[in-house]
Amino acid sequence: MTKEEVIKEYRVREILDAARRVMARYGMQGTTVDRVAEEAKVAKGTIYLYFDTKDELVNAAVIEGLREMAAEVLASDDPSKPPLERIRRLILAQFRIQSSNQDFLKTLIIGNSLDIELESQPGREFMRVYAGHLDFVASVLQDAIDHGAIRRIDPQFAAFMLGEMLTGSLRRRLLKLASSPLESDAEAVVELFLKGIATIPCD
Amino acid sequence: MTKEEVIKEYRVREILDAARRVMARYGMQGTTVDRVAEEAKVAKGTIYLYFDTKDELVNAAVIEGLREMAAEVLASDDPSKPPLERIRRLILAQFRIQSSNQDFLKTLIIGNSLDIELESQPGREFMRVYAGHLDFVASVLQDAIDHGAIRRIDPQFAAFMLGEMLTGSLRRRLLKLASSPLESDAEAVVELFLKGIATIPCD
DNA sequence: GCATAGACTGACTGTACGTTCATTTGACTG
DNA sequence: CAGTCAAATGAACGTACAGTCAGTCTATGC
Repeated sequence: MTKEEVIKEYRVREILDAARRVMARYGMQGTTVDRVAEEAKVAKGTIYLYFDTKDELVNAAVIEGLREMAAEVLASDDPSKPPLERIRRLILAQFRIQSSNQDFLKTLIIGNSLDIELESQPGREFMRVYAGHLDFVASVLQDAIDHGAIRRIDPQFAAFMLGEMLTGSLRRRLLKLASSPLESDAEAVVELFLKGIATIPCD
Repeated sequence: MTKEEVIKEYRVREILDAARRVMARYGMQGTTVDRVAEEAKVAKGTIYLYFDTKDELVNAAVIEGLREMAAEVLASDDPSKPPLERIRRLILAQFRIQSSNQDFLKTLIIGNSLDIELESQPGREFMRVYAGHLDFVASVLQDAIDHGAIRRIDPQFAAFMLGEMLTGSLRRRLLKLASSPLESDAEAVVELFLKGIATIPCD
């Protein structure tokens, strides 16, 4: 690798890291080329020596971030462990990696889906609607617990996870990771969720 | 209610519906006041008679959309059914309601987290990283199936849902719906996921 | 049928921000 | 040390878009 290529790679890395820090701090909406340039301690023009457009820069920053995290998960795997232990470690590793990338992930997960600050009038209203819905689902679960129909589990936690599976099913369709109709996932989610929390999960 | 109030409510509803249609079609980024005005067949200025800022408009449109969906879920509930059946119906109802609001939800779930078109160079690259990761997790699950350690389940589906639970845990913290450290969720997810798919889920 | 209020309009303004490019810097060469 | 050239700079430009407001339209009351 020539000297120029080393410098180029160093600059690119520096700019991408800066972009990710800016995204974490200001959210997707608030990420401007000026801010990235300031954070990377280079002039605005310099960024355009390495990236054609702002979009290209932001996309590269996000994809590179995900790539690094995926690589870290892969590196944590030990195929020689017994299968269940391997899955357990896989989950724990992902948790660890996620939490050390919290700020970055935040912009992908909430920050920009709505560009809402949690501590603001609309943010609180949004959360009131959402929390109300979760409370309702949790109350149905609590009712089932009281009837001994499912095992004792934190109903708020379970309600939230159920919601994640439901929106996840839709997301999976939208990402074209599954082409069967949405309805056919319903039974699969029921099965996964219920067998996970039912008192008598054995057939 | 006076005549003026009726007209006002009608206008507000009309504008909010238009905003949601624009959001669905152009994504959060591409939602401009001009487009909403055109879609609602009113002048730009009219929108500012009912909403102080664009942010207020967008927030109202999103929150109203969520509110309507939450109300629909609530209306579908029948507390007289047995608990497990009630949960089952709850899940199915949410699936139904989600799919009839697909376009709207899309902007909240993916469209704008990254403002990426799925069918584009960066979109494909993004998906390649993500799909690669899912393939890896699925292969671990497949391995466990082959060893008879977990029950037969679509490994791609399970891998995706596991990922949803993991990012869900983070999202739950970020939304301030749980304050305990992220790590303490790890065991709960392991439990929910494994007991859901393990061959021998009974203690 | 005229007057008045206020709902509605859309051309206009200000600005934030992505992108460009003429100029400067500084590392390397002979 | 002078000459060369790519890398870097940041002022300037163009555009898209949120927000404004002077003017028009329409309904209601007299």
